Amino acid sequence: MTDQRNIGFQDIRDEVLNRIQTRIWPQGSLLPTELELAAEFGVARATVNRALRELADQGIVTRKRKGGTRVVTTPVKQARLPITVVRQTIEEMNAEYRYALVSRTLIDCPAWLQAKLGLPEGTQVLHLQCMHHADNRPFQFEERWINIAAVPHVADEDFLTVGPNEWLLAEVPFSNAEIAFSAVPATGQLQDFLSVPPGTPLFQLERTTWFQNKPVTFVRMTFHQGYQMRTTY
Amino acid sequence: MTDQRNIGFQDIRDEVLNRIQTRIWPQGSLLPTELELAAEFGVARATVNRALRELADQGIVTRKRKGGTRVVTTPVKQARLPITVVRQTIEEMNAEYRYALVSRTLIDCPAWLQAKLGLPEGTQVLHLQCMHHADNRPFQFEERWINIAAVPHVADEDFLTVGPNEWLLAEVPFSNAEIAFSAVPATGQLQDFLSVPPGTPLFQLERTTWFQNKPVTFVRMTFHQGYQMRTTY
DNA sequence: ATTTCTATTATGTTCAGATTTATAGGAGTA
DNA sequence: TACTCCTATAAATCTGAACATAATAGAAAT
Repeated sequence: MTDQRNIGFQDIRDEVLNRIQTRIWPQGSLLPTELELAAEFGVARATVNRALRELADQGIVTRKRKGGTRVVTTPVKQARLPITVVRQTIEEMNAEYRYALVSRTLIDCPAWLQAKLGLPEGTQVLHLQCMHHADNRPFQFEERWINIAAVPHVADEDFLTVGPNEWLLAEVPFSNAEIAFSAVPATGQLQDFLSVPPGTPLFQLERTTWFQNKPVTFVRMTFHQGYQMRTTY
Repeated sequence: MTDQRNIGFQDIRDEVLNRIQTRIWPQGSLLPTELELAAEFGVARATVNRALRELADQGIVTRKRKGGTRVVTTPVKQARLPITVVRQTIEEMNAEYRYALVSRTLIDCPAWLQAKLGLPEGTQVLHLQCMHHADNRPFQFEERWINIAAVPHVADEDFLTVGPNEWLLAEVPFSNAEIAFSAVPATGQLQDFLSVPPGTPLFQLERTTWFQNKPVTFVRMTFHQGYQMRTTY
């Protein structure tokens, strides 16, 4: 008995990727058909299909019925950046997490937010401001507006001990969101809460969240000076 | 004949997602086995497998051999942000793209870069600075270091008409990268090239690229004032 | 020359059956 | 109690087949 394992779809995926990287199959070229590859590697067509589909998901190749499988000419790789709750981010740094509610008010939806979320006039929203600390140093200032209609019993929650991010994640999980990253100057409250001189460049993340096509919340998260968001692809 | 199509893996994926969203299967709970679901929907087990695998890829459920399929407790959704070349970004805005080389010098690898990329001492790198304009307004300042050893004939390229980003994408496609986003103050050259007052908060993207585990390039891209990077998930 | 039909082709999806692999949980042991 | 060893289980994967679907090329008709 040899310990030679049978080749699987991952081996085929890797080998095909290798041939693309080494220009055996250059950009824009047509790959052999699934049937041909299945014959070459000695596997079923379904196995080749699985391998090529993964490469297609990664944007390495494009596939068309009848047209065959083609190496893309201009690879548009996608960076996948995991969006976690602040507490988790901080705890992964082996730092102590501390949360503090700054303000909590029930207000009429401001016009800009009404437009942004497409809410009817006169909608009530819960406006929250909170701070997240790591080892007693300011980490993130969070300003959030929640559509009461979308999450009725949010009005009963005081948010004194649990942050709105985590609360909403438990209440309305698996929602859709739109995110925008930018650099903003420290002004007004930001200077105070993040303990930085006015005008300091800060990394900011804005996110609008929907649950089943209904707007739930808009949040603006501003990070401490020098924060970097990292990912690989 | 009715026009009732057979149900496919997408229908099952959607139905399972729906049951998760409506808390029929709450967070942390164990889903029925593939065999049970296959029986319920009247399909083959492979079809259920395909549906559940997609949900697992999206981070909605976790799957373990023997352990079964479980709804995740803290959904860590991944934002997929497509990294394109600047020219494409600008052209998609229906703006006119213009590129200009600022400087191009062959230097000994500075110590900080040597450490960052894990290069041997005395390695030669090509140092480039360039500007990308949109409708004749500064859009992005790009500072880049390229490991000559990894891309030998980069030394023959003058980069007068084509940007290093696009050149490298054509030369070394399908590479791996590590990305970091941050907010930085406009200092030195940045003020001049991006036409902003000193200290202006600017959005910056740093990226280290490897090709088959060999470091290829490190780039620092600083965007014009007010730039937002957007995505959905 | 142009349109319309038709056969071909390669991928897309599904199926039923089978084997492999990781592992949760229990039984046995130190 | 804590540890190791077992075993049933559920997912992970592969197979070889079938049919579906979209895109294309070429033939036929206009």
